Amino acid sequence: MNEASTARGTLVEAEERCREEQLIDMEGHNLVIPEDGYAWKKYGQKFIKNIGKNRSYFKCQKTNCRAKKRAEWSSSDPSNLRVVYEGMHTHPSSTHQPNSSQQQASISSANQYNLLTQVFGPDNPS
DNA sequence: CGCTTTTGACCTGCGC
DNA sequence: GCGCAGGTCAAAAGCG
Repeated sequence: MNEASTARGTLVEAEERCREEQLIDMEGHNLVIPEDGYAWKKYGQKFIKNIGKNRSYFKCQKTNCRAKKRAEWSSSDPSNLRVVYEGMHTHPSSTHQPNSSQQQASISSANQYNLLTQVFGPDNPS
């Protein structure tokens, strides 16, 4: 079954692979987006009235990579950053880390994001 | 000179 | 049928 086809189909569907991460800037002043080791190109930014937050749209630079990333943060609290990964990378990370446990790092981030999600909440606590 | 980022406009989909 | 929201693409400007 066509792993390529499956991967591609899944890629198109994409959303099932959605991932969320939250990064709190230590300085609480600048908006910092977690480096995945991939090259992202910002292709748009819009204010989502529905959630009252800003949303930035990133696309993978790789032609073979149709992965997309969207980052949203509160207009009043840029520290609350929410990154959603859409699609899969068909190409290895350019900037691999010295640690071979990159996946573990992701898990750690996921764990942290989970905790933060509870604290900050996917929505604005208002 | 090349690449990246930012802003605006346009298009599509859904809801009323 | 019209309006609103969200999403994407294109062009231009700035920086490295």
